[in-house]
Amino acid sequence: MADRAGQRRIPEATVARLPIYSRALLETAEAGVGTISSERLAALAGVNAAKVRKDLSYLGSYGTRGVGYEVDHLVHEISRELGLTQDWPVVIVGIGNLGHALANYRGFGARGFRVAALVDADPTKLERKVAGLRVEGLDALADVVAQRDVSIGIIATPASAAQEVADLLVEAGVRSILNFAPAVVSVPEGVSLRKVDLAIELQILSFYQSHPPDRLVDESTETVREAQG
Amino acid sequence: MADRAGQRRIPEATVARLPIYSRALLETAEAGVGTISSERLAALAGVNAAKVRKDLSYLGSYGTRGVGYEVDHLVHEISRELGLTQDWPVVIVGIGNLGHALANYRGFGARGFRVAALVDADPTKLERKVAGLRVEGLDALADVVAQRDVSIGIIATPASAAQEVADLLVEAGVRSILNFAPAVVSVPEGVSLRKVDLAIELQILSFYQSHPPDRLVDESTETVREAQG
DNA sequence: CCGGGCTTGTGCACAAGGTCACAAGGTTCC
DNA sequence: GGAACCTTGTGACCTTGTGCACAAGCCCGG
Ligand SMILES: NC(=O)c1ccc[n+]([C@@H]2O[C@H](COP(=O)([O-])OP(=O)(O)OC[C@H]3O[C@@H](n4cnc5c(N)ncnc54)[C@H](O)[C@@H]3O)[C@@H](O)[C@H]2O)c1
Ligand SMILES: NC(=O)c1ccc[n+]([C@@H]2O[C@H](COP(=O)([O-])OP(=O)(O)OC[C@H]3O[C@@H](n4cnc5c(N)ncnc54)[C@H](O)[C@@H]3O)[C@@H](O)[C@H]2O)c1
Repeated sequence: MADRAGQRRIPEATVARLPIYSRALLETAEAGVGTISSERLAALAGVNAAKVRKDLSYLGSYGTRGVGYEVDHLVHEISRELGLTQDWPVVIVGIGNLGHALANYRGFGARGFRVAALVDADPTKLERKVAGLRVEGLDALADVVAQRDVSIGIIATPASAAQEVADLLVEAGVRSILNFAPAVVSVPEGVSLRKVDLAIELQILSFYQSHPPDRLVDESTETVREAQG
Repeated sequence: MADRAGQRRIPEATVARLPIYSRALLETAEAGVGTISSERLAALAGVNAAKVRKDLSYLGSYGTRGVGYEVDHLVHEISRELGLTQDWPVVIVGIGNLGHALANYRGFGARGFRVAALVDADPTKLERKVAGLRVEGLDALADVVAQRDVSIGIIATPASAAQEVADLLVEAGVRSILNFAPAVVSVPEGVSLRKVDLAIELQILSFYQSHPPDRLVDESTETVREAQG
């Protein structure tokens, strides 16, 4: 259906796994390994080998039958597909507990996500320098985003301010938002929004701890090791 | 198939949404509203109304046709289903940047998740008190888990230590783990594992920013507002 | 040059999840 | 008492995702 673009459309589930493959491949490359099979990569990524092959097939045919995938090449192709060949300046809004930790997080720059600005509404924080950056006022958000070409906004404010901050980010031109506040935020079409919600994760864990999987129905011995998906 | 338990099996996707409903309902209750329709709840949760009804139907029939759902009752039923009627003591392993932020996070206790212990491998950190708790050594993990009845473990160590820490947690008796380290961790059957991975989220955002949805194929006017799912 | 042995790429069948539409069932108002 | 109105609960259908199994394809040894 309408694949007139010639390019296959990459499924969401695949997109979510590409970064995992990428990380595993980078580690493999560092170990000096030149080639990797789907089975090995699947083990490293904690998924099924067929899934790996199908996922990678969306990028084109970069594997060699009987041999596997060339690690360096694959890393490059995945990076290109994920858009990691360019820099993505990030603004963090809300420099409290969490904002501080994020600002100081070293792993940020590793994949081209550079913290370009820190913004907070509290005037008493404007003096501070955090992780080498000056904290700026909320009113400076629009200018900062425009001037430093910020493309991703991270919301680390209290939940009550999340929607307002999201609106400001969108208005300023940010097209991707990552929300850490425990609030439902909505954005206009064309803007991507993802959330990280600690409370939800814990409550899901609580559910499964309260509802042990029914092992009485089928005493199968299949080793269903839960792995990160 | 094998619903001999009499209880319907709650789909994973539904479980992941229950905490969102719960939060929305608590806010609604605070506002003094006694009854809520699936449509209103759907709007608050950022989902489809039919989905809300189907999700809630798994808990039993707690709605009244023509009226809606009684807010207090629903809050109670969801809490019960999620297992939030009891306390879940949590241990945080790795008291660095992120571990500090988590330890100081006030929103923790709100739903019965109490930080019961802080553990780190670095001997120089053992002296410190963080958020009113003394940081304890990795060798104390097993005792701490047993004595304080810890049921959930949070991994906030570097990626290289994640699997090792997970193994220790499992060995100590923890059956639910939340992993913040960017590493694939695997656990035995019967242990729940969830992950929160900042780098992956950013890379997914990067992908969608690099691949604008193909608006040329179908210039439909449907308002597909991306909301948090 | 050919055959054996691997590993990829993918068709297919199935499972899970989402959306629509509507009958069932309750309430309210006259 | 009854009819109009509203909202739930759910069956049917569609989309997306998963896993199996196997043919196609490539390398290497002889
Ligand atoms: N601390 C954690 O470990 C943690 C974990 C998970 C989720 N969260 C969530 O992350 C968010 C931040 O948590 P925190 O512990 O850092 O809170 P915090 O109170 O320490 O920090 C919030 C910061 O946001 C600023 N702020 C408030 N309103 C603002 C606005 N309108 N615009 C810009 N800045 C504004 C405040 O001045 C403050 O500096 C919260 O929503 C919290 O629920 C925190
Ligand atoms: N800082 C952030 O904002 C942030 C954001 C997302 C993800 N993360 C991830 O969270 C993890 C922690 O990040 P951080 O910034 O706090 O790092 P950090 O280096 O500040 O802290 C790591 C802590 O773990 C301790 N540690 C090391 N090995 C250990 C072991 N085997 N057992 C117990 N403790 C051990 C260290 O002593 C240190 O205190 C990392 O994996 C990081 O990638 C951090």
